[in-house]
Amino acid sequence: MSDVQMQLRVLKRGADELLVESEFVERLGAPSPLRVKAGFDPTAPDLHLGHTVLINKLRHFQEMGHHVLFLIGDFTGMIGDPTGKNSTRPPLSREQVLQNAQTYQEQVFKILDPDKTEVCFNSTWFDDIGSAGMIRLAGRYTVARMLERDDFAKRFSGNQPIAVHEFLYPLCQGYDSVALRADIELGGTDQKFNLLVGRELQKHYGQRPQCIMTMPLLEGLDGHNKMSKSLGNYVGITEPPREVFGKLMSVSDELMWRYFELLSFRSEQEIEKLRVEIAGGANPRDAKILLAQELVARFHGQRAADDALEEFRARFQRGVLPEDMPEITVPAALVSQVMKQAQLVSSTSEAMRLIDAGGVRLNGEKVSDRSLMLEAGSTVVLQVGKRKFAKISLS
RNA sequence: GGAGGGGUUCCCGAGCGGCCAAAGGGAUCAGACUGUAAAUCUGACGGCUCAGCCUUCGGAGGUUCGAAUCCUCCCCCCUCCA
Repeated sequence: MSDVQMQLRVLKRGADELLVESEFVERLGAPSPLRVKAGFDPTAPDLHLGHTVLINKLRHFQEMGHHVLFLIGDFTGMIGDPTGKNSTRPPLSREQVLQNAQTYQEQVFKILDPDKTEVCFNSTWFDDIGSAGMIRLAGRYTVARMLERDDFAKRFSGNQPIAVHEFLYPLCQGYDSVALRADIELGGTDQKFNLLVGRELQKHYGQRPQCIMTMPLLEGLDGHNKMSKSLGNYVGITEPPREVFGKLMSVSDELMWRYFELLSFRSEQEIEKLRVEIAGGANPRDAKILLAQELVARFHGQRAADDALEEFRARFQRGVLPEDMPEITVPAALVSQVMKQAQLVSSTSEAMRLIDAGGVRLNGEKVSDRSLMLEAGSTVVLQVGKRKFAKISLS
């Protein structure tokens, strides 16, 4: 296999779409490294595994020797990507943007090679463009073409409002490609339209149009909706190792393969081998452990990964209580109130319901009496459900 | 500018004077079964000093023994016409 073919194969793994492949192959064959662009919001730099699908892909590019342009959309962030929600974002201050950018880098460089990454801000060119410049930019594209965008089309035909400024977002994002002279831009599948606008604008500005690669949106832990913080079905990359491990172990077998494909750095051959083993009767749980370990190690190091596995085995396979449960001291009171004090539940009503449902254990014994009083002076271990524990000293 | 429709508990959505802490579904949580998987089944799902009490149905007033349900004003969203 030629070098270009090999690169292509690795780079295309997991990708939803690559346009235009022939152009891309041509560029791969050129001696200079590709300028690989990816844009990010300047808000909430709290990354979860869903975001890392794209970042992993950027890493693949780096491994092939290409140059990554990590673009922070501090200017476009003021517009807000049209998502159908009509809330206009409050503009971020300069300090906030820089702060967020900093946090981004800390997280992203667990995956990317800082030496092959160039961090850019699109305010660099947009701050000086002026109203006239913006209008000129707007003149490069037509309303009809804008309306090709899926969600614009839907809203337009469904008589839903589209604010004029929403048209500016794709234009600005496209212009970023011009400013950066991107060879290829990566984005989620929902970004396809915006990425294509970049191609058009580059042509207008006499550049060779960028190729585009879209990455699928990662399903969240529920296996249906896309992973997002607001849906609560995410795994944050800064979460504690055991938490990450536990969440990944609770994923369905089907979803596990999806995660292998999009999140693991194991080769396609290795993954295929696992599939064959499981088809032959091996326990899918063990493959899941490999995945969970790999990801914990990526964000927290190998030691944390080993520790998380050991903890998992002890707790769920041998029924041992966790070692590092939160320890707190609260005044002696009814169990339900102690549970609330210890933040094991959000209300005493909930505590009582859980007691009735048999989901509460005191020193390993099921609690069945709502009005059980915990006496001062003792130390007890309270467990709520399978995962929540606390060691409590009564004062 | 004119006409009309609508805002209900996390989400969708019923209710249209008392039987409403408010149907049904989804999500979630707990229990059973398991591989902390899925599927399935069971239960819970506003708060509290918990067999009782308190606060909720866009906001503020009002009518009534009693209001999510009726009236007035206000705020917000949507549709159609211009």
